[in-house]
Parts: sequence; structure tokens; C-alpha cells
Amino acid sequence: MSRTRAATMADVARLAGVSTATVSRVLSGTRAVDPAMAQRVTDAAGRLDYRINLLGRGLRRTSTSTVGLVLPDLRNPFFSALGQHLARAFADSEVDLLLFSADDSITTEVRGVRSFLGRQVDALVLIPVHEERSAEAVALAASSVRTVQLDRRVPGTAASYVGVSNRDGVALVHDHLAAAADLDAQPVTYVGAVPDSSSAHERLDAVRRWFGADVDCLLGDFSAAWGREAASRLLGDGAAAGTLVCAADVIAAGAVAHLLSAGHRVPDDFRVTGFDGVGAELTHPSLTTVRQPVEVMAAAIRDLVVSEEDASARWFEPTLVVGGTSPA
Amino acid sequence: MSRTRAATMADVARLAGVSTATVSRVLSGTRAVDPAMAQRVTDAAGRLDYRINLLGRGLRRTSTSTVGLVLPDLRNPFFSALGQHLARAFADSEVDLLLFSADDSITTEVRGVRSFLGRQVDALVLIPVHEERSAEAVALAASSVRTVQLDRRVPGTAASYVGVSNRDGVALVHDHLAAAADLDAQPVTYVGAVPDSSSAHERLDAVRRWFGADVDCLLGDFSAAWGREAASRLLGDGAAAGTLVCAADVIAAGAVAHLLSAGHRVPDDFRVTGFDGVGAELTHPSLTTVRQPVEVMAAAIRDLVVSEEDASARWFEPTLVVGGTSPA
DNA sequence: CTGAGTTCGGAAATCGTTTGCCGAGAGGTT
DNA sequence: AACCTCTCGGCAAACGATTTCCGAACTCAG
Repeated sequence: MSRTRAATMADVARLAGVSTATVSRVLSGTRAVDPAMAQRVTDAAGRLDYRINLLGRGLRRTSTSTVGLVLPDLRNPFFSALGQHLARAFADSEVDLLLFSADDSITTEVRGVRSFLGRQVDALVLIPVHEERSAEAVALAASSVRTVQLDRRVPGTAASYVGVSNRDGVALVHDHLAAAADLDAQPVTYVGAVPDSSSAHERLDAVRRWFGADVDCLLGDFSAAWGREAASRLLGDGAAAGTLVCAADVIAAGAVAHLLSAGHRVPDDFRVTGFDGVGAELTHPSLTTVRQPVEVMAAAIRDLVVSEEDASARWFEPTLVVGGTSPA
Repeated sequence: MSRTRAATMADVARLAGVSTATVSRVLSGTRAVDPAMAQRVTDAAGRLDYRINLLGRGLRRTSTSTVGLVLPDLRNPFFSALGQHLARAFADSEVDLLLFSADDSITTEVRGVRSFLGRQVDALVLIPVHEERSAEAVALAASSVRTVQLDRRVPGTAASYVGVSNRDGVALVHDHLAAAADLDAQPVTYVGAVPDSSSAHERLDAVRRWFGADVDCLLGDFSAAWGREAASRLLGDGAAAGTLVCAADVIAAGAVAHLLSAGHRVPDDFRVTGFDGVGAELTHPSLTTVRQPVEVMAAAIRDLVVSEEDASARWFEPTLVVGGTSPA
């Protein structure tokens, strides 16, 4: 593991008997160079095991060909899925996508933004941790580089936004459930997340709009543990049947698991719906859920990032996936 | 969104009436500076909204205080969990952890390593995509910076390794199953992954060792879809009962879901075990699985990365989590 | 044969920060 | 008073690449 100083362009230039300008031009293809000379440079670079220092390049050039993604938590499978699709969307472009996890903390989130800004990224994609308290992070990002918010947003910022129509998503769930049974006969409970994030907020609003302002709400976070907890509370209150509209698939999966383990039947006793459309194939019964068009959203982000347009907001339309946790 | 040129140290120095050397020393705390002068610098930096350019700093300093993590796929929840725990392990250090997804491609993986090396990271953590074909990526990384392989490894490289003892993990499963019932009476099927990665390889070897060299094996990939597919094949062959030892929790979850949807009972007809210990609370019955000590492993990585020791390999001991998919 | 146009290599400035060195001034000791 | 030791600001040289500018060589038409 003993390491010697890495070769620089000057070393390559010396070995090839040319100037560093020529080396740079050969290696980055910036300008035409005599083929024989180019060959000598390539050989020398190979012999010295030369690898470019992107710090030097980035410092000199205006652009680093890098996009940063700051997300709240990798263990939320929806965020992981977004990250993966985004990575794939950038895979065959010249741009590198780098990720940073904010660990659900606005302090760490700001640190991530600072870090990427300091690295002179060309653009920043942000899934804000908090609807209000991430304002500093978003503003900081947007003040320096092209910034796109994904899935969640901080209202009133100059940054673009790409997400799904939560109102329409909840409407799909409502219409599906209403088509199958009389909703008034079956008590509906919304198992959501406290409206700290815009998605949690919008889903709660949408539920109140479509299911009635007085719908029963249990608010926690986006986790399977909370789904279990909520189901447990519901059963503790004596419920023996009902409909659980959940704000995320992980919540729904946890809720279903708890209901089943308590001896209830799904969907006969309890109907459960999820949201996001990731990992629906993990459980039995498979989840009825609202699928977000993540590939399309990732492509939209990629296009926004390279475009020169002004900030804009785009809401994409989700689709309903009918699984086994709701009547067919 | 109109942006003006960002302020540099020279701008701050001019406004504060000092030299850039002093600005640098105040802002990075490298050397003592007269308090009054320091105050002037801080004020000037604030007024100009100065933000450091890490490219310049990194170029001048030897170190960038950055560690890169290249992983195969974010949608594999075990990798996401590792990423998250690693991020947390670095959260209160000075070091930034940046992630790059290789999208299960060795080409993209090499690109990720190149990218991080070019950015002069201080260390690289690698979950290799392929046991053999990632050799180039690992060698490239290890030839330039301190490199640690995580979870999977490429044999015969100079890089360190942190992972779990797969042999012991499978032994835990074997002993647990053997304690509850006569294994010879119940056909055991290993639902694993083709041995492209060291973890898949080692788990397959361990299964052959503990369950017998002639144990029935179905090999696919680390996904829920494969778990469903494997279960489907098994049922297609006429099985009505048995034991499924799976190479990962996602595989096990998929298998359980398919078995249940086909009308079989778990664990009465089929016993199923997983591996990894992430997301066991998502399903019902909850998975019996081998839990990897991810927090401890993440801490070990962090320590390896900052230490000056030579390359080393550490295997951690997994624990058994008994869930509802196997007899109590 | 000459002047215009084109191609292409090299010298040197530049990106933003850190840091080795120098020197000025302060403080202490004999 | 002479000398030594600290402390701390500034100058200028790095770090490693890109790029502007210049000029040499070559092509080609008239």
C-alpha cells in the first residue's frame, strides 16, 4: 500500500516531450493535435498511470460536470428508488451524480448543501427534510446554483420543483374505495405523517378534501414501525373492521403486518391502501397503492438540470395499482 | 435566479483590509489572528456572503476530508441501510461521505471510482458489484487511496474488508431449523443468488456445508421478484411443503408473498428464512432472519478509514432473529 | 513569388486557496 | 543595553489543470 506521488500533466508532458497544453488538449479532446504527437501523449499517460485531478480541472473550468443530490434518509425505500432512478438517468450523460444523506436532520442537510456548493456542482437536487425548516438549505442552494426540489418542497422558494400530484393520488384511492363499498358504512382512518414535509402536508389536505374534513387521522412518520403502531392503536380502540388509507407503502406494510398478526383479515375486515408504489411486491396481500412515475420524474429532473429555463414546478400524475389489500 | 460571480477570499481580504493569508487563517482557524482583525474578516465574509471553494482548498491541501462510497444499487434495502448507517457514522466527524450508485454495472462502478479518485477523496468504501469483474475497480481504488471493501469483496486485492461471517450466519439458520424439526424429513431448498458476488458465493458454500452438498439450490438475484419466481417454480414442481432458506430478506419476502398468495401456510407448510435483517418488520409473518450488525460494521469502516493501519479483513458475527416464518 | 488564411504547438496567465518564509514589533532576561 | 524568544501579518509560491494569445509552418490562390 505504499503510494508514490501521483503523476501530473507536467510529468506526462515531460515524458512525451511536449507541453502541458498539448497534453491537456489530447486528453480532453479540446482541440485537434497531430496524431503522432497525440499517440505519444496517450502512451506516456498510460505508462505513468496518469489520472486527471478533477480539482484542478474544476478550478480552472467553470463547470465540474457534477450534480449533487441531498436526500433525507436512504432507508426510506421511496427515496432510495428516486436516488437510483436519478442515478440511472444520469448514467449515460457526462454528468456525475453524487448523493448525500441528510440523516433526517436539517443541520446535516445544510452541511450537505454547503459541501456540494463548495465542490462547485453544476446543479443541486434536493428532497427537503422539512417543509419550513429546510428553507435555509433550499435558499442557500438556489442562491448559488440551479436547484430542483424533488418530491417535497419548501413553499415560496425560487427553486424548481418536480413531484407528484398528491391531491390526484388521494383522489384515485378515494374513488377506488368508494366504487367498491359504501364509505360511510366503513370507518376510514388516515394513517399519515405529521405535516412536516410538503408531501405529508398535501396528502393530509387531500385526504380531508376527498374523505371529509372530519376524517379520523393518525399522524406519525414515514416508517413501517409507525404503521404497526397506528394499527395497534386502532385495534386498542376496539375497531374490528375499517379502512386504512396510508400515506406511504412502508406505513401500509407495517399496518397490514400488525393487523394480520392480530388475527384480522385483509381486505375482508380491514382495507388498506399505500402510497408511492415501491416495494408493493414484498408483501402478501400485495398493496393497493398509488404509483408515482419515478422514471418519468427522474428524466424530468435530468432535463431541468441541463436546461437553461427559469425555475418551474411540475406535478406528475400518479396511477392506481390495485392489489390485494382492497376489494377488487 | 440571476447570479453574480461568487465572492472569493481576495474579495473578503480587500473589504476587510487584510491579506488573503489572514482571511484563510481566520476562516480555517489554522493559526492565531488578532481578535479585532478576525472580527473584521468574519464580518466582511458575512457581508459578501463568502463561501469557500473546496476545489481550491483541496488542490492546495493534501486532503479533501471526503470519503466516497460506491455501491451497486440503492434499491437493495440492505445496501441502503449500509449507506445510511455509514452516513450517520460520519455525521459528527469532519469528513463528508459522498455516495455513488454503480447501477449494478461494472462499467459505471469504474466510473464512480475514477470520479472519486479524481476528486481526491481521502478514502474509498466499495461494495463491489461483481466478485471477479470488479477487480479492476477495486485495484484502481486501492492503488491510489485507502480503500475498504464492504459486505462483498474481490479476493486477492490489497484492499481491506469489512463484512459478516456468512458461514456463521448460515450455521445459525441451520441450527435453528434443525432444533425445531427433522431436516431430513422436510426438503430444504436454498433460494439464493448466482455466485457473482462474494456474499452470494459464501452463502452458497455455507449452505452446501451445513445443509449438505446435494441441497437443492435455486439461484437468481437479490430481489423480491426472484423470491416470487423461485417459490413459483417450487410449487410448479409439485411441492406442498418444505423449507426455504433464502440468501436475503427481499428474496424471502417475495417467496413468502408468493406462497401465501398460492394458498399455502407459513410456517405450517413452508418454513422460510431470510438474511440481512433489514425490513423484517414489513411483512407478516415477520421474517426469521440473520441480522447483520450494520451499526458496528459502519463504525468499523469509519475507524479503518481514519486509521493508518495496513489493509486488514474483519468478519463480524451475525445474530439470529426468530420471526414468524419458522417454527418457534 | 507573395500575401492571405489555416492549423497547431508552446508560453504563460489564471482559477481559489493554503502555507513556508520573512520581518516587524512586543516582551522578557541578564 | 543587548540579546533572545514569541507572536502574528503579508508576500509570493505552490497545488494541477485549462485556455488565451502568439507565432511558426504550411497551404493555396492569383
